[in-house]
Amino acid sequence: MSRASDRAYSHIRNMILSGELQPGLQIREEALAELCGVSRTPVRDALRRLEAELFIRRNESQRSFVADWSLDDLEEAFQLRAMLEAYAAKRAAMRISWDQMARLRSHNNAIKQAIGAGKPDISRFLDHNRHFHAIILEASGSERLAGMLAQVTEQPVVLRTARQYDLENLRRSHHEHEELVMAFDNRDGEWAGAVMTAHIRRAFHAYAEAHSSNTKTSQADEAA
Amino acid sequence: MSRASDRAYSHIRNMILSGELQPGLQIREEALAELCGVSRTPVRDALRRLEAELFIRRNESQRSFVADWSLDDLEEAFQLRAMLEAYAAKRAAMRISWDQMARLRSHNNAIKQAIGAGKPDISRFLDHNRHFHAIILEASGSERLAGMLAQVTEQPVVLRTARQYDLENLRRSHHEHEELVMAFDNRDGEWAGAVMTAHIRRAFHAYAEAHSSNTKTSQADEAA
DNA sequence: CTATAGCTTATTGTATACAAATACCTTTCG
DNA sequence: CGAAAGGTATTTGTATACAATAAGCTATAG
Repeated sequence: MSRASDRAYSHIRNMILSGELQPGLQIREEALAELCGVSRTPVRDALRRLEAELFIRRNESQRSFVADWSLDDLEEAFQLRAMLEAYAAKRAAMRISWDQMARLRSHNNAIKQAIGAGKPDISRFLDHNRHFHAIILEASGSERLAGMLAQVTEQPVVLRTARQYDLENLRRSHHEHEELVMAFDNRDGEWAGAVMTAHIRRAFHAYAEAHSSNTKTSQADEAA
Repeated sequence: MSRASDRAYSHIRNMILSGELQPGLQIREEALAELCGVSRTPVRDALRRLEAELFIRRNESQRSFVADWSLDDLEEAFQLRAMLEAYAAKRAAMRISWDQMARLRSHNNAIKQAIGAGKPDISRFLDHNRHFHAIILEASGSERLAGMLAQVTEQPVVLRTARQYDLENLRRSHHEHEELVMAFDNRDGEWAGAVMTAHIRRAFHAYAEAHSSNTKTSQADEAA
């Protein structure tokens, strides 16, 4: 992470995630280059990656804009994520190692602690949650699958989702993780896949509900 | 397609598809730049794209190599493709327009002609087949899905698959396409999805069988 | 007042020179 | 003879200047 293009990548990504660069905003390579303290060359590199990850969109004349997702887009992303992650769980059930199982349990324990002691520690929850899912992906042993999932999980909105969870939803997450571990213990891919599908679908509806009052969709001034 | 980076992209892609650049071969930016008649800058751009599409892999020290797929990799790609394309078909069944239906029928008619008159015209088959699937993808109305599918369908081996088909398999393809059209006519997403899954799985097994005896790979000179 | 043609400015694309990193080869020491 | 250290060559990364393209503005004609 020391190459200039990597620094530019993280920097821009963080600015998008933090809302510093708002959805729909046009971004110019030179401006970003100054913000990141590098030249345009590594910035262009970073933009290409962020474009592939759908953080950024380009119009027909190659101008770049911060991506802007509608609720429909979001549901679609969750749907794809559910499908892919269920498939990963199914594969993982047949391949997961003892070591990976141990790490899975350990992260889910940490999750339990994060939501158990008084006020839930969301950052900690998110962190261990991310690891939990990463291990399943690792156990599925498919690089392609990993790459695709990154496309639908690393979206700004998706990353913000868990912050919307109430305590009840956090507990459910924990329990679903426990059930996943059970399914893996039994090497039952169908079970694991089904639990995972439910897990992701619930996450989407938790998000949608938290936003039912706040339905406002942002403006897309960009030409298709 | 007139920008230098686009030309470099097509050129390199074609060289990989044709076998001119063999799997596992290390490729150097400057050499490619000379081959394409452009500077390294657009070549680097093209390499990034080809890397995202898994045509090219990079080792830990950023050297690039032509990707090399095992049979397991290939089956995994087909599995993912079956899942994603079935999902696309399911969505398409609910959204496809009259115009898109007409184009679907027209392409499938062309396919019929390509395999009907004496010696099958494989290039023509491939061309209309590609359009047929593209229309379904278009009708599914999901850009994300389209991007993901490109990752698993545009692989060198996948693109070569149809060349392995015997006449029997080409006919089956045509009939499966007919059944897809029927499913769309009835707006039956489950039906469409199931037919599509079978369609892709059969394609994989046709490929695998053709290679059980004859492991030699043929070259496809198909343009982007 | 509107629309359009032409000019001006803003933005991205490309080439090239140089810097940094890494692989490879050679030499030397155990 | 083998291994490790050093230096050299190869390859990729970055900065910068310039070219090409697209957007925006202004003036002019209808």
